[in-house]
Amino acid sequence: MELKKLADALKALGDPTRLKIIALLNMRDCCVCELVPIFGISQPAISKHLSRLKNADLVTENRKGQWVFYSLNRKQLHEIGLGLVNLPDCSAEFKKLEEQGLLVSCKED
Amino acid sequence: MELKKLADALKALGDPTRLKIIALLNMRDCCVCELVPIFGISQPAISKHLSRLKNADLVTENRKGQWVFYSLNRKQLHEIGLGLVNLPDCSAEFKKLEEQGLLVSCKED
DNA sequence: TATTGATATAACCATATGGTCATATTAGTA
DNA sequence: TACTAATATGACCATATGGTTATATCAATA
Repeated sequence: MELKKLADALKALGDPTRLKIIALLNMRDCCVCELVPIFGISQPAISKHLSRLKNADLVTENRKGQWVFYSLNRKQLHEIGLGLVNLPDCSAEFKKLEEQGLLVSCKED
Repeated sequence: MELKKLADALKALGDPTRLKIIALLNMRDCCVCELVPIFGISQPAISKHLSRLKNADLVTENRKGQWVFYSLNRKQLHEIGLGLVNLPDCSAEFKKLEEQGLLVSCKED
C-alpha cells in the first residue's frame, strides 16, 4: 500500500473511540444503536466515527431493515499489517448490552 | 497495551512524514540533519515529528557528539502489533543523500 | 573564548479533529 | 398516510495538529 493511504488508515485507527469500535467489531458485527450506549457520546458522533472508518476501508456497512450493521474489513487490516491480538477483550460490553436488552440480535428474534 | 496508549501510538504513526521516518529508520539509524533534506520541510518540523515519535515510545534517541541519532524501538512496534513489511523501500533516499555527501556516516570517517 | 554546526523550543497561524445540537433521510408499522 | 425508530448530515465550537520563523541550547573547534 502506498504511504499516504497507509498513514490515513493508521490515523483513522489512532483514536480511542474508533479503536474500541474496531475491537468490538472484531468480536461481532454491530449496528450504530448498539455502539451508542457503549460509549458516552452522541449518536451522530458514533456515526461520524464509523464514516471515518469506512472511508479508510477499515469497515463495511450492511443495511438490514432499519439497522445498518458494520463489519470489520479484515483484508484491509491485514494489508496494513496490523494484528488484532493486542486489542482489548470486549465481552463485558456485550454482556452489559444483553442485560439491558439493547442487543439488536434480541429484538430481531 | 491499554487502549488509550495503543491509540496514541497509532495516531503518531498516522502521518505520512512520521511514517516515512519510521520506514527510513527501519533501514538504518538517522540523525536529524539527514532527515531534513529528504523531506521538503524545516528542521524544527522534523524535530517535532521525532519528538512526537519519541513520546509514543516508537523511537529512541542517542547523542553522538553534535548529532542526535534516532533508532526504531522495534519492541514497541511489535507490542503495537504493526508489521513493517508494508513500509516502502527507502534505498533511493539514502542513495541520494550519499551522492550529495549528506550522510553523516561519511563525515564521521 | 568566540564561532560554527546541529538540535530543540517558543510563538504563531491555518486547517483538521472530535464533540455538540438540530434536522434530514430512510425503513418499518399503526 | 402518519408516526416512530435508526441513521446520516449540516452548522457550529473548542482544541489539536503540522507547518512556519526566530531564538535558545549544546557540542566541537579555531
